[in-house]
Amino acid sequence: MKHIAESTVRRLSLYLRFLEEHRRKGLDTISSGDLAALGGTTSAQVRKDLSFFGSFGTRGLGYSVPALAHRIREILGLDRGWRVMIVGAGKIGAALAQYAGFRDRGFAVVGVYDIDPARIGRPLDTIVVKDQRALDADIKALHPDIVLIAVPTEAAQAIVDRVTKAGVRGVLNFAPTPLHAPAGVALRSVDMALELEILSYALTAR
Amino acid sequence: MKHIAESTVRRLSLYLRFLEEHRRKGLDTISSGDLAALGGTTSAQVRKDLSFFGSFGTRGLGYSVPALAHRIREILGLDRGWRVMIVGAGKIGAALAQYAGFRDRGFAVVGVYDIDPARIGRPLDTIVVKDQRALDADIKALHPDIVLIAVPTEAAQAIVDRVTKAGVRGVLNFAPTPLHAPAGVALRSVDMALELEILSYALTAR
DNA sequence: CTAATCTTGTGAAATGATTCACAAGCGCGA
DNA sequence: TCGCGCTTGTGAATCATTTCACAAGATTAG
Repeated sequence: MKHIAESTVRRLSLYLRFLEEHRRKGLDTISSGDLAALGGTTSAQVRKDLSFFGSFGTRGLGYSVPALAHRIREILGLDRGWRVMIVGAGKIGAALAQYAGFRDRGFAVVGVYDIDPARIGRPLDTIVVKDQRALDADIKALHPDIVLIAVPTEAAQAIVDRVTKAGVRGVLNFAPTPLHAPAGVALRSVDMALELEILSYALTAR
Repeated sequence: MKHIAESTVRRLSLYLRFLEEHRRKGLDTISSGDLAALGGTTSAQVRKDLSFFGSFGTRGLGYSVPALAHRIREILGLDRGWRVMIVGAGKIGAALAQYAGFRDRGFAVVGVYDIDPARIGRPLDTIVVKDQRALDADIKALHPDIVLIAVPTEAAQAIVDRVTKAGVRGVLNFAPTPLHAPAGVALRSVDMALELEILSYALTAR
């Protein structure tokens, strides 16, 4: 398949949420214009995004809400469960482990790890923090699809190296630094301080 | 000034971190190629990014680390302190309130608010959670520059409406839904579930 | 059945971002 | 002072994304 822009994937994710919300309201069809209004984009953008994957709409009518939702779930790979491990059980790691938004969307937390003895054994929601020394063996045993990195900046790259060596192919980094992963590994970063700095620019610029 | 792409601002933020790290190592100059290698981009990209704001380098030599860092801080508006309020003291709000990464980069948390009586009065790091009913008055009194939204999805838009009406011009949303703000307000979202879904796509696609 | 009305799907055009490629400036050593 | 080597700054070219514009398919009302 042709390469799809990240911006398109991001929007598909949003469309899916709008479709679920729409369905909850009992509505059965939706037009590209409706989706565009919800997502702050244009109807042409919505149709173009969808057109990369086929044509699911009915001219004159719009899209079937359940059918389109199902198809987007398929495209994004959300029609299967994903297994997630969290490394680092500090403030952010603990918050992530207990964040219902992940579970709700099909991401199951199968392990939380830390090196600090004070944190090991602590229960977080339904899961207990384990010793980070068990990480490699647990990756082999539980084969998580994605690892969330919530350790201090200095330790982050080492964790990426370690988990990718153990076979993990997806990494989501919360440490405020760019990390590097071998080819074939999908790595993304959520950098909250960076987002604040972009806001700072927006409030300053002119 | 001409409009600057968000991708450029994001990279400037990264360059600044690399410069600070470089300075800690005692190095006094750095070339666009060095910065590019650290940030996973190209030297031409670095020079183009900087060129939007003037020319700070010395041909044949590179950039003065302290001078460039100072200039980028100026560009991003980090040469002044920013006052931040957090609305929502659940798992995520509490983690944000205690996140040292903000403080370190010049963002001071001046208030944390919640509606749940069980949370009000709870100390988080150096600050105590206050009753959300005090929010409007406190905005008037403490004039925060930026509000972080860490409330449940359903409540998020109402908070945006409320704080922008009270005069706040910067909002960083952590609820997993797009929010809308009046013109003149800078609003960004950090959507962790969305990032996981983009990873899901990357691990699925083809 | 026909006409009027919607809305999709998609090439083509426009806009935006990145990469290329190179002239020109500067430091350093001889 | 001169020449060499290095690195910047920047138009031009390329590549990517968004927007435009419209033919064509589908529904509904009469």
